[in-house]
Amino acid sequence: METLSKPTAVIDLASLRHGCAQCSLRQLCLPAGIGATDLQQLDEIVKRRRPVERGELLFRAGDRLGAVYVARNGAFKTVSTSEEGDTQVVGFHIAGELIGLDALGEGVHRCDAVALTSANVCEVPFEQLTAVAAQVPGLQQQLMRVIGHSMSRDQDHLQMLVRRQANERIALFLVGLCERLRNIGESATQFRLPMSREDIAHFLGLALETVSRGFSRLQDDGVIAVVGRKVEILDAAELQRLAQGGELPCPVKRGATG
Amino acid sequence: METLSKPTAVIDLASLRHGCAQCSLRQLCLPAGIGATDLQQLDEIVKRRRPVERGELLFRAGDRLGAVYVARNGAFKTVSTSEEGDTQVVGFHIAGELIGLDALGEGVHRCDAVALTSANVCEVPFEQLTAVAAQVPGLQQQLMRVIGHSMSRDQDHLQMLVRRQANERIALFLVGLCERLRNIGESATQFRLPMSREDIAHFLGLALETVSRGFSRLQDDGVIAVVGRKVEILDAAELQRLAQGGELPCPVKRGATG
DNA sequence: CGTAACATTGAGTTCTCTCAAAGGGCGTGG
DNA sequence: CCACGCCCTTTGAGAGAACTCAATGTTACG
Repeated sequence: METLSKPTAVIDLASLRHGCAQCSLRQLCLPAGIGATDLQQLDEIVKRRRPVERGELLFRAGDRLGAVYVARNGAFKTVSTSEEGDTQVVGFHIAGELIGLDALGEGVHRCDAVALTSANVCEVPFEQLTAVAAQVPGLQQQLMRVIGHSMSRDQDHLQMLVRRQANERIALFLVGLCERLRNIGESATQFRLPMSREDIAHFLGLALETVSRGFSRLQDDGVIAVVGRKVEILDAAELQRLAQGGELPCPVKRGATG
Repeated sequence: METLSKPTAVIDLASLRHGCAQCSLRQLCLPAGIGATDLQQLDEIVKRRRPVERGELLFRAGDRLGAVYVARNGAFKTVSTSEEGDTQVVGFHIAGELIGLDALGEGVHRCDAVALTSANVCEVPFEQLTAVAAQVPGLQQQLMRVIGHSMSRDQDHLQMLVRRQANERIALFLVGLCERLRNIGESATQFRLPMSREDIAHFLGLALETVSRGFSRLQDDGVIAVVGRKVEILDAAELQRLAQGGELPCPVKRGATG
């Protein structure tokens, strides 16, 4: 096929022309519940398809809030480093999720946003976003909802960390990730983790060895299959049960007396 | 003085007539940075001086978001109870602090708001607040800022819980509380805790006994003086140091060889 | 195919939790 | 004003979970 480059160009052109209205993520993103005419106002301020390389930073702690970002694909982490130097992963962000609301308070970012994979983002200048939101009640409402969801996610994160044991946190982490993958239409039973064990550890407030042991334990119990970052969920119901504090009474000897 | 009741009545009347413009908390609250004319619009929707008794709930988890509240005095806690029944104190709220933003996501509260002492609150119907905010850019901005601060506080809370040992969390808790007391012009060196050891434990993700031991240890080390809920800060610098991970190398025998 | 980063596994230690009981503060009622 | 009782708080002892340090195994990428 000599014309291979032609269709590709057409697709690119199409996707460039396509705005929020055609985006597969629109139900999860700012446009949700906004009429066609209003949507155009939003469309005009969104800078689409900025490519980001693995390891690249969207912003760092201390930067002024210029824009918020929506991951179109790929994955990000937001990381906060305390004065004493220990790092806390504040959140992971996959397609359709907003990044940058941490600066809402003082107008200055409190954490770094790092690409875990190569990725593409939409960039939404924040000043313009609030300006448009003031004129479009639907957007105003959706913006509040998105902010609220972000707060809810933080709350869930907190609940996941406090007074839960390591295996419980890890199960919760996996359950949460699966649900989000399902939301964006990706496989929730077989996937590749975009983040390292260390990232997970810093997210869950555990030592990385503890995370590794947790994965191994889940594998030994037949709940998941793990090879490095490749994960397969074998028993979602059991995983769910473990996430809610359920425990295997004792380590069952697999293949022994039964 | 026979006329004792008269001045009291005058004061009450005055404080009833006084709106946000005269409120001692206005710099911490929604009116911050809003002009006099715009302020009146906000003033008109705020229901002032609703008294609340100790133990009373402003709202419970599951309630629709009707209004947000600002504590005028007294103290509140917000508590989230998981399906498994264990409770997490999401936050403590003293004068000038907003309560109720937890419902921003789905429009339904995620936690109970309980008065820890008798208190007074301003009630701000949320629909009307956003409506006014859409017309008053200053208020819009301030609302965002307040929401952002709320998120920042949650972040700080998370940082306080993760990978920090018990004594560090307790020191951080005290440092944070002192700062907030200072903000509202109350003594930050001598005060009465509005919450029980159990509340603190549920806030810090510790067992209540561990909290009690932590207070005792701080007292033994001469950093604070504690009698029940009465606390006096004796060595603020040392408290600050402990909050940042500093440790007394070994338990010094006080009064011994020196 | 080699290398460097990442992940797993093991052993010993420390911190916090749990269970249990005794010691005050505070409000109520006499 | 004092005494009583309840609840909150403090303190002790033992157990368990996760951390740290250390070494080995594996994956992914050039």
